[in-house]
Amino acid sequence: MKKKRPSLKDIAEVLQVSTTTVSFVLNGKGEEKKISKQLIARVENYLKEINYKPNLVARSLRTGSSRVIVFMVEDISNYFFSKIGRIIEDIAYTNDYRVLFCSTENDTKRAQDLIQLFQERQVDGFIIVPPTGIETEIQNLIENDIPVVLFDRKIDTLDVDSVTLNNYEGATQITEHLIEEGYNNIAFITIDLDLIQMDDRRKGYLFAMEENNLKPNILEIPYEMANADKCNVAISQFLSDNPQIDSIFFATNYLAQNGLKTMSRLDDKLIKALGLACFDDNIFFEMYSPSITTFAQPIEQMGAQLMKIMLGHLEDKEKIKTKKAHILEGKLIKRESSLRRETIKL
Amino acid sequence: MKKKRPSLKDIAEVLQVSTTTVSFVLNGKGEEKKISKQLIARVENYLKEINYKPNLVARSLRTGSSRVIVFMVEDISNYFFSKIGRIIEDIAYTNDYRVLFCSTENDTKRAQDLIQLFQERQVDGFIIVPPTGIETEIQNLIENDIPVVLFDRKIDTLDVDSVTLNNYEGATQITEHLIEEGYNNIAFITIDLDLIQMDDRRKGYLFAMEENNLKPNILEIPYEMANADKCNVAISQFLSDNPQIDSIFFATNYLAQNGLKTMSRLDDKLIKALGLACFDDNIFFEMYSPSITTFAQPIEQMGAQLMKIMLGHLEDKEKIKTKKAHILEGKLIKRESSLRRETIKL
DNA sequence: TTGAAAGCGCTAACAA
DNA sequence: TTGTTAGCGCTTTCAA
Repeated sequence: MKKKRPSLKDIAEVLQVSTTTVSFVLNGKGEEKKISKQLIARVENYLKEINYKPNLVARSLRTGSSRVIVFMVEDISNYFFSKIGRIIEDIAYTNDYRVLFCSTENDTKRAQDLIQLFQERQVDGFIIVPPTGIETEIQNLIENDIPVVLFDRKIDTLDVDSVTLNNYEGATQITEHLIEEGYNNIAFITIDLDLIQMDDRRKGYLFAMEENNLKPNILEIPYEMANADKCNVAISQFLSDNPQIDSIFFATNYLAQNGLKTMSRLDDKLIKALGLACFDDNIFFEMYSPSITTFAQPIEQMGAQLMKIMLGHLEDKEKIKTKKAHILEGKLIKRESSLRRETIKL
Repeated sequence: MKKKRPSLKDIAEVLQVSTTTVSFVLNGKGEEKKISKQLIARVENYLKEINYKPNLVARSLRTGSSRVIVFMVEDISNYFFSKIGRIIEDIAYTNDYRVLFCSTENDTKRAQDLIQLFQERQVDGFIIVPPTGIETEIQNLIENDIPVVLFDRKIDTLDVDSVTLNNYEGATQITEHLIEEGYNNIAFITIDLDLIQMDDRRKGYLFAMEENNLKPNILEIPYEMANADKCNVAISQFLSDNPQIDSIFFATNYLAQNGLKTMSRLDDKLIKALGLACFDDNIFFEMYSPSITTFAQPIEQMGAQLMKIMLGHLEDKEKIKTKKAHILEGKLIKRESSLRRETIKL
């Protein structure tokens, strides 16, 4: 039953030519190598006839390249990352590259293992959302001429390109928008990870508050709790400890989601009473009632930018060590949750 | 800068042994092949010392296996699929397999290309959410002894295992639940794809309606429109054409999301006035106000089941042609959206 | 204009 | 108990 797939050699035999000839034709180098038109046609026809598919593993072994790009993120089932993943996947496929997705869960050890693993498989490039402590591995990659592009977070000590959002500006815009709408006790709920983008968002918030002579109020939730029901405790505790708060700025999408859940359980009116906004848009925020104001990342643009850089590196290995920081601008999407409203007694 | 990674041969040279010895030790076959303990130790120490990583591409070429499993779904950025993907990924990694994710977009041609592509890369197994018309390619895979497990939808004409949900039962439960809550003009909004699971859901709905002497009312939305804003038109048209409707059962998660969006735009009160339920749970539905009743698929169980079957096949190629249909049971999650309520005039 | 042959790094049958 | 060696299927240099 198992029909062994024909190899180059088999074809050469049938056609009574050398494997070299077949290989050249296969790779479109027929003309260049001055193989006669008739021969090229004959080989091409036969290849098409038997629907020949070269063994890509063998090719990789020989060429040292696999035409595979790794997209390593925190959690591939996260809306933002999976959307970006889809865009990258599409661009890659049209350029005859494959994309391997994987999740680090912000676990340094796991990320290190994954990088090693993929290096063994000779992947051609890495697009990475770097967890902390991964510098050495990434350094090692570029030393070995394997292109790396950082995404979502940059690491200043490394000579690699990065594509990130202007987090500072976004956070400032959200905060200022809330202030304009009449809120002045704006809380900032974030996670305790030592990540540059989180820090930028915090700074943006602090800047806007300071500029307007308002007193900042920050709740830091441990990362391990961020996705779990446990963060509800922290949030509700915070709310009852700080009754003066009139609005909340959530530093991430999932914090906002958990926050909304918590608040709806605590008190129905809470969500409508507070001004709300968060980072990272999501189909849900548009549908929610009230719809939620967000700062949207330019997903298509980010995916396109990432692949543009990656494909550039892949074609021209000379320019790997460039360290260009591409900082994209997002967009404030004003929705109901942040509109000026009457104060409702809780 | 670029330090070529050492090969088996290099190591054999340094150690003054043969590559065979190194290879056997590397693959833990030292004892089995009766290599002396001292030699094994010496080789192992050196391997560890230089942190040797074998070239997996070469190994694949030689063994014909890549320790890669493909997970091919409709859209990897879909919540349900990406969650399952994460679970599969974890199980695979602990078994020393890698997972390649890709999206077919229900496009037969694209799916065919992808299967070919991965076959060229010698992947070891496929977990596939099959689009229509993919039978031949899958048949071809199993003829070539490459294990395939179907997921979400099964194809009766193929000799492959499948893991699916009891869609019929789920749809019946949802419909009966709505009826119990006092709704009797229940609309069923679905997509026009000729997919077995959609058909089962429809049948479950029809069965429950018939059993209760109620008149069914079905809106079929073209798949191309399902994800776009365009489906809003169809839905709002349907609603105004059928004012007698008191509740809606959405056949999928994304239909419900778009439906909610449409309704909230049409009329604020609509969502609270109608009884609502849908297939596939999602974090949003719990947070939404009102929270949405759903029929949840047992995600962990599905992922585990899929990998159990796949790993079984991978270990024992003899039993590939089994055609076992694993039909898992989901769970009705009753939430606010389907509770009995007063009729609100629209 | 085409072909022979080396070799990418690894595994495993066969020799010794 | 260990080593020699023939490939896996492909690309590419060098030779003809």
